Amino acid sequence: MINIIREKIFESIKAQGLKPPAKSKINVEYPKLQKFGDYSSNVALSLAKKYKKKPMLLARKIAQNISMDALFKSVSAEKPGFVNFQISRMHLMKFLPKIVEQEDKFGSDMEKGKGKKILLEFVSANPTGPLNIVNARAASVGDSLANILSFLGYKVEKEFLINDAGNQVDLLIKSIEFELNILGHREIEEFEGRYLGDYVQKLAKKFLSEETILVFQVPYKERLQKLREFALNEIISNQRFTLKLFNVCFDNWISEQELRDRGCIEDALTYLAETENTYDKDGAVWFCSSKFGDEKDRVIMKTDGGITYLVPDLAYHITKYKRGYHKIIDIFGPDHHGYTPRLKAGIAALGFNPKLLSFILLQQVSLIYENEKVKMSKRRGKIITLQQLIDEVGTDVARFFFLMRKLNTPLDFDIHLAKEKSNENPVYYVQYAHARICSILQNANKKRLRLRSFRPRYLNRLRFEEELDIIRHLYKFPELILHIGKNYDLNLMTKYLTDLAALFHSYYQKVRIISPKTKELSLARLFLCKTIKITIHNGLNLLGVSAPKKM
RNA sequence: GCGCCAGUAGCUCAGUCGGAUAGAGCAACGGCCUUCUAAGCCGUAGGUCAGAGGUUCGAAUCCUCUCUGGCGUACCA
Repeated sequence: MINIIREKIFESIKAQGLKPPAKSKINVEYPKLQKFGDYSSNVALSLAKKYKKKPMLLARKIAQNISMDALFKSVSAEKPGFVNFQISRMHLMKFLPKIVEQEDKFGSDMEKGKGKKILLEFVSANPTGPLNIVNARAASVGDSLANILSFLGYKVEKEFLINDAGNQVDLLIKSIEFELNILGHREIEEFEGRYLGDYVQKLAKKFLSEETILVFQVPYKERLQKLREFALNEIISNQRFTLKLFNVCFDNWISEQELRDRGCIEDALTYLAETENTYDKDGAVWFCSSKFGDEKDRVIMKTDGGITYLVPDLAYHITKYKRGYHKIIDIFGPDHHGYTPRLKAGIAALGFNPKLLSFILLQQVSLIYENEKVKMSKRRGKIITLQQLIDEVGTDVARFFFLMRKLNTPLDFDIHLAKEKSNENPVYYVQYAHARICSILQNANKKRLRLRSFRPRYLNRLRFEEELDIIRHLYKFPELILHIGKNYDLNLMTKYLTDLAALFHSYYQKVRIISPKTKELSLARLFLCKTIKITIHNGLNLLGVSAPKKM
């Protein structure tokens, strides 16, 4: 609708012999107050100066030219110079049957992203322990965004990079070896950076029990290798399992080790050197990322001959580019905020288009435990895991909760509050609306009131303002999805659903849906309920939250 | 020091591209179940949008400065 209105305004300005602005520059928005209509535009205000006309007069002219259109009940000019549009009742009523026709597809627009491939990388946690709360936020955001983009016709691939090579994993393996030695009553020295979580001990125990007695008889190096395979396998499958419980499935799991084995690292280093973007200094090799917008140059090969993380990550991103996506999105946690410029610099230096790559930067999640913020550290073993979160509040609540806030604001997650208040939770509020409708529909069925016998003309019986308000809200759903697909404002979906549920609950309280004496009215209301149900279902579904039929 | 993100009701937060009278939920207070699910509804109260300037028809939103908080600022990943 927004585009239609833009079009109409465009034509209207043209009809006045004025040169209209680009259609995309015509601002159409939802007014805050009902009395200003369903849509509103400020073109007259913003263009008044350019045309040397009074805003109000201009607004009136624009409105006049459009006002005869059957789409609108009214098009009017208001106070300072807004043009306000009210959608006609007829148009709204014609819209409802489309929702039922489209059912699961309502809200989607497969043309939007047709033929375009998007790669979405998220979570990509180190395989050094269970997934934590920040990973959970990333999982929630990434998966829901993927759903919405797919709903818009993009071909989306969800990807998880396993950082199974490098320092942190080495430390983890040594930490398990440490526990192993304790279990075997052997002497072992403490070392810097040892992982302390419970799971380290558990892994050691499990390793012992599964590998039987041979563990200490094989040479150190071989044992470490076996341990490595074992531990990575355990941890990664555990992460996968938990993600599945969280309703998140990845299309691709990429192993960093594999990338290294394939020689991608060397390739990346060679490319960088060939393009003359590296130099030696202080015994290390540097990448002059500052030439590409980074604030300073970065070391890529350390004095000890090892590479820094940028290199494998760059190598990995090269493979992304080579796979030919139209858009590459990385979702990063708060610890990577300073990292993105150098990655982009690397991409640019290698001759790829950095504009294809965009970042979603999540802010921190702090856990509130008994009114105190818990600082998490994976190595010290102080973490709240995703698994625990699922156990305590459930997947639905957790996923919805993470999406209720803007992505770039820090999130305080009070675990007790989320648990205690689960009855008052917005998730339940929305789900309850869905369940209620299911129940009503069932009830109607029992009373032999079949939607089959519904006819569109019955909708004329809907005479309450509440009913129109609901339809207006439903009308916005497809536009909302387009908006989120563009701006990634996932929190707007939770807001939308909460608002829709509120409209319904209030309506339900006021009106009896099924009344045996008025069959046509009842059917019209049932039909309306069904469209609400479909919309809530689709919305929740996109967020990875279930829409229960009973509660 | 520099960079990023934030500061809106007692608490947690919305507020879409700068729009018209600032919005929810929780907590508080007062009502509503013989009727399709009370996990619900209706009402009351609660605000110097951190502060000061600026930009303009119009600012919570944009710019500058100040204050407060978080994070980043590695030859970690």
